[in-house]
Amino acid sequence: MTNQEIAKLLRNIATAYFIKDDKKYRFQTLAYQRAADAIESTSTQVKDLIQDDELEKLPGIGPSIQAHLLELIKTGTVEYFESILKDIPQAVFPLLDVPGFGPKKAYRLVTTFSLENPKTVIKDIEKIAKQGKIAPLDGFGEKSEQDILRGIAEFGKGVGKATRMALPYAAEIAEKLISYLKKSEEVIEAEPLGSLRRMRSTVGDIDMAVATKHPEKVIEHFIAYPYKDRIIEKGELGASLILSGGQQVDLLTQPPQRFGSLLQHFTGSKNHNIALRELALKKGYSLSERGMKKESRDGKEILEFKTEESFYKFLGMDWIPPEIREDKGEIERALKHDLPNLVELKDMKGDLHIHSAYPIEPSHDMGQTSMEDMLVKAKRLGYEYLGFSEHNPNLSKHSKSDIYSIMAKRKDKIEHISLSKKYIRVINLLETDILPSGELAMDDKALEYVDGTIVSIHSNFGMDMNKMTRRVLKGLSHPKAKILAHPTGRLINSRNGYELDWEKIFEFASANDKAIEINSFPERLDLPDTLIYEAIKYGVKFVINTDSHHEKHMDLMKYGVSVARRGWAQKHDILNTLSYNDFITWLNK
DNA sequence: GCCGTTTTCGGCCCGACTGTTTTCAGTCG
Repeated sequence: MTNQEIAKLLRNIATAYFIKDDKKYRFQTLAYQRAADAIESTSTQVKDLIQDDELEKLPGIGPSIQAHLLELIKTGTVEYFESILKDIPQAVFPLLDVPGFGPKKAYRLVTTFSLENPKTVIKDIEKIAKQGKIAPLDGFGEKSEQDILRGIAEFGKGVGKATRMALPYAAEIAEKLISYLKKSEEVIEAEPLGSLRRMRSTVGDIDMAVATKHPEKVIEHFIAYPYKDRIIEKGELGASLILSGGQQVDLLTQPPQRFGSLLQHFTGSKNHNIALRELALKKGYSLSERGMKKESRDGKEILEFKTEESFYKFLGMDWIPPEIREDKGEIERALKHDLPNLVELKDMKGDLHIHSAYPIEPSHDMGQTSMEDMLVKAKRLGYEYLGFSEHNPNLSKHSKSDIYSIMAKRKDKIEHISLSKKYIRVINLLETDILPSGELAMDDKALEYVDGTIVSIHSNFGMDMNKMTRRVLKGLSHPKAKILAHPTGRLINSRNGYELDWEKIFEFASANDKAIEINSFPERLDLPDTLIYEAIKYGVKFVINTDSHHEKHMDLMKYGVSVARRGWAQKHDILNTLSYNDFITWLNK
């Protein structure tokens, strides 16, 4: 059973408690949700955690849930869970993914209409609503029946909570929206919030914070946004839209003197905020997006925070970068004034994964921009060096001697260009396939024409974990293989990637001076942040690359940096923050 | 059900918004 599946089961238990009696079981509900969060966000499998006696150390897993999980891994089921779930029809759970449905509404409708099939329940509800059978029920009405139909329609189109978009697309949408918002004179400040501000790899809703003295005018301006599909809600302090592309955008406002609290509150993460509120409560303060309330005899006074810095300072801590606000120890470190100094975009001195348009007759897709133009762009980005790493020549279409000659010509070209472009250093790399056998697609003689090679998997993704791990380790053990590119092989929203034994990969990389890539491409963002966080414990070094196939892709570096920051990476963890000479020294190790 | 430099018992995060309601329940973030 995967962690994902276990987390889902725990969430179902929370839902079941909530349906049974949300007041009586309020804290059980909360506890099971927290346990689900904990399981979901750990990169080690529960089975392994049990083996190493580490399960109980996860925050939110206590003696009771630990015993249940033990039983689950051992026998495949948990008697206690079964007894709780037996009163809740299975058809309730798929509905929870539909916008507007929570546990209560789902349970009410499923039981009222005796729906039993989880596979058809959404369609069944849609049919019932269309027949007008929901509006007459107590607590429902015409409006809520229409809402249900719309929620189901949107779910079908992948709108709302069902899908999350890759970070760079969300950032683009937010940028446009911010420049629109700033056209209003009433907007004093506008910033993205939520997972977008924390730079998570995927973003659900796009949340926006605005500081203003006249929220009603800002909200009017916001809901007049020309690229909207419709308005979901509109209140005194905020509003929500669905854009024509299906993305949801939420606007939240506060007066400027409270902007710090607003930013902090809606940047989250939820767990970070819960931990902060518990901390504040001990000091006698209650937190909200408006500020802090102190309980006193004279009633309640609100403390206001114009900036996030002053907010965190008031609680006795340093300002925490949004990327690491996940309650993974950042609060304790901030209290001790001991936060890591995260890597920044300006630290980057080069990009090593560049596919130019050089006609190498590659095994995979070719770049679209000439080497010369890529170098001009690199200069503009302030880089000291650029590494060309086209895909290796296609094996099936060329003889060995063809390949040697292609590689020799390319080497001449790079040397020539290197001499003529004095403003930047050029590194001759290659992206070489690791074949299913673990052999590299290029033989030793072909690799003599490059200074080093990036290696990566582009075929046979379905291998089991042990075979795939052996394959990668064998490929990486070639002396010229220095960087493992897009290590999980995932493509966000389309492919899950293959499984690797990360402990073995990290140990090997750390011991043998091999770097792991953090790929900045929107659908990749790979290695993912949670694995970076683990890898750093092994002393693994990284390179942050863009995998550019066009000059414009080179701007994506900031997203790779944000992934690294979310994994708590500092400048010294990232090899392409090194000067050219130091980087070459590492490359030749 | 979890958790503890104020506690091994007694707490546990907070508010906005909507719809169907005459004071609240449900959903969301």
